[in-house]
Amino acid sequence: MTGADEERTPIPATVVRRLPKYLLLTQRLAKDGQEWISSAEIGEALGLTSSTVRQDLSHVDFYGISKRGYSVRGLAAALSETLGANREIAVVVVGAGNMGRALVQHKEFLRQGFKICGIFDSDPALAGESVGDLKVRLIRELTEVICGQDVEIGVIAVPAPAAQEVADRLIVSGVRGILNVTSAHVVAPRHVPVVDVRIVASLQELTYAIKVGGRR
Amino acid sequence: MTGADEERTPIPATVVRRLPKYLLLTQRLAKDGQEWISSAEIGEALGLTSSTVRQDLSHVDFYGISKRGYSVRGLAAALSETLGANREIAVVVVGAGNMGRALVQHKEFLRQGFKICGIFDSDPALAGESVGDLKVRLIRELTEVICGQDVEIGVIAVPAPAAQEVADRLIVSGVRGILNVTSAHVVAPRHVPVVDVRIVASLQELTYAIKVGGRR
DNA sequence: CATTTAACGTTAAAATATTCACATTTTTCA
DNA sequence: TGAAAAATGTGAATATTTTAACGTTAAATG
Ligand SMILES: NC(=O)c1ccc[n+]([C@@H]2O[C@H](COP(=O)([O-])OP(=O)(O)OC[C@H]3O[C@@H](n4cnc5c(N)ncnc54)[C@H](O)[C@@H]3O)[C@@H](O)[C@H]2O)c1
Ligand SMILES: NC(=O)c1ccc[n+]([C@@H]2O[C@H](COP(=O)([O-])OP(=O)(O)OC[C@H]3O[C@@H](n4cnc5c(N)ncnc54)[C@H](O)[C@@H]3O)[C@@H](O)[C@H]2O)c1
Repeated sequence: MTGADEERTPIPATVVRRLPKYLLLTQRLAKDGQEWISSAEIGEALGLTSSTVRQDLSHVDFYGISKRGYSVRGLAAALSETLGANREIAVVVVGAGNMGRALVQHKEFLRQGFKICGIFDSDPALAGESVGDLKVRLIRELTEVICGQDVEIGVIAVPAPAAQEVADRLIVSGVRGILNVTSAHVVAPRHVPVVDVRIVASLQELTYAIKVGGRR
Repeated sequence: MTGADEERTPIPATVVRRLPKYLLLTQRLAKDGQEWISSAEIGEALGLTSSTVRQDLSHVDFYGISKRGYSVRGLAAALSETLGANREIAVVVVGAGNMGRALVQHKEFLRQGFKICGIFDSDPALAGESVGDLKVRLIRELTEVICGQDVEIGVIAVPAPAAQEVADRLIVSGVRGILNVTSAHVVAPRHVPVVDVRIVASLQELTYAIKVGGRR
C-alpha cells in the first residue's frame, strides 16, 4: 500500500552522483548474463573501494547476500527505482543548434527512459525543420506542449546569454527539473533542481590534472 | 626565473571543479567592465558561501585586497594560469557522429584556448567529409597527427563499447589527458587523467532530485 | 589624522565523506 | 556436520570539506 521505498532523509549528493555508475555497470553485466557481483568487483570496475560501494548501496533499498554479493539484475532494478528513473520521463530540448540536435538524436536517452518529446528554438527559420522524428517548434509553443504532455525535464541548449531566460520559461511552464548544458549559471526556485553539464569546465579540470601530472 | 606558481600539494579535486566557475564568472564580468568583486559577491553569483570562495582562492596565486575585493581581470588571469588553461591546447575528437561534430563546431572551445585540430572516425564512408574547418580522417591516421601536432587532449565521442579501444589508441599516441563523453568507464595509466562528461548520469541525478523534491 | 568599516587571509570548528574493522550470515567442502 | 571462507551491513575511526570566527589591512569618512 505505501510506497515504502522513500528514504526519511535524502541520499547525499555525492552518493547520488555515483548511483548512475552502478546502474550502468549492472545493466551492462545483466545484458552479458552475469548473475552476481560483489562490492569488491564493483569497486574494481569503477575505481572505488569496496567499502564505499557498500556504504553507497546501503542507501538503496536492496540487499546483497553473504558469500554471493548482489544480484546483478536485482541491483540494477533497485538503483533505477531509487533514482526515480524506472519509468518513462518526458523531456524537451530548447535550442536546435548543434548540441540540441545531437541530444534529440541520441539513442541512449530513450533506452534509459528519457523520451524527448519536443525541440524548440527562437529562430523562425528553423521552425518546421526535422530533427530525428521531431520537428522544431517555436519557443512560444513551449508552455502549451509542456503542460499538455506533462513534461518533467527541460534541457537548455541555447547560447549562454539566453540560458536564464529559457530557464524562466521552462519553470513557468511547469517543468520539474532542468538540465543545463550551457556554461551559464542558472538560478531556479528550490523545487526545480538544476543539474549542469559543463564541458568546457571539464576540459579545464583536465588541463589542471595534466599540469600537476604525476604528483597526484 | 623559477615558475613559482606551482603548489607543493595539488589542489583538492573538489576545489579544482569550482575554479572554472570562478574563471567564467570573472571573464564575463571583465568583459562587462567590472573592476572589482568580493568573495561575497562571487558566492552570491554561484551559490556558495563567501568563506568557501576565499578558501578556494587561497589555492590560486593571487591576492585580493582589503576593502575592495579581487581585481576581476587579475583573478581571471590567475585562475586561467592555475588551471593551466592560459595557452592554446591542441585537442582531437574521435568519433564523427552527432556529438563529435557538435563539439568540433562549438565556438566556445577556441575562445577558451582549446583548439580542435582533428576529427577521426573508423567509418571510411565518413572520411573526407567536412566538419567545420576540418575534414574527417580515418582513425588509423590518429597517431601520426597526434605526434606531429603535439596534441594534448583526446576527446572520446564514439559508441560506448568502442571507448576503451579508442582510449588505448589515444594513450599510445601520446595524448596527455582524455575527455570521455561516452557512458563507458575508461581506464588509463595514472599519468593520463580522464575526465568524464556523463549526460545520461546527469539526467538520472536530476530524476532523483525531482523525486525527493522539496525535502532537500 | 583618527576612527570606522569592509573585506581579506587564515585558523579552527563543524559537518560530511571515506575507509577500516569486525560481527554476522551464507555457502562450500572435508 | 562442523570448520573455513567469502562477502555482507554497519559502527567507529579517519580524512576531507565546508563553514564560522577573527585578527589584520586598506580605504573611506568626519
Ligand atoms: N556544440 C557543443 O558541442 C557544445 C558543447 C558544450 C556546450 N555547448 C553549449 O550548448 C549551447 C548550445 O550550443 P550549440 O553548439 O548547439 O549552439 P548553436 O549556436 O549551434 O545553437 C544554439 C541555438 O539556440 C537558439 N536560440 C538562441 N536563443 C534562443 C532562445 N532564447 N530560445 C530558444 N532558442 C534560442 C539559436 O537559434 C540556435 O539555433 C551553448 O550554450 C553552448 O555553449 C555546446
Ligand atoms: N549525441 C548526444 O547528444 C550524446 C549525448 C551524450 C553522450 N553521447 C555519447 O557520445 C558518443 C557518441 O555519440 P553520437 O551521438 O555522436 O553517436 P553516433 O552514433 O552519431 O556517432 C558515433 C561515431 O563513432 C564512430 N565510431 C565507432 N567506433 C569507432 C572507433 N572505434 N573509432 C573511431 N570512430 C568510431 C562511428 O562511425 C560514428 O560515426 C556515444 O558514446 C554517446 O553515448 C552522445
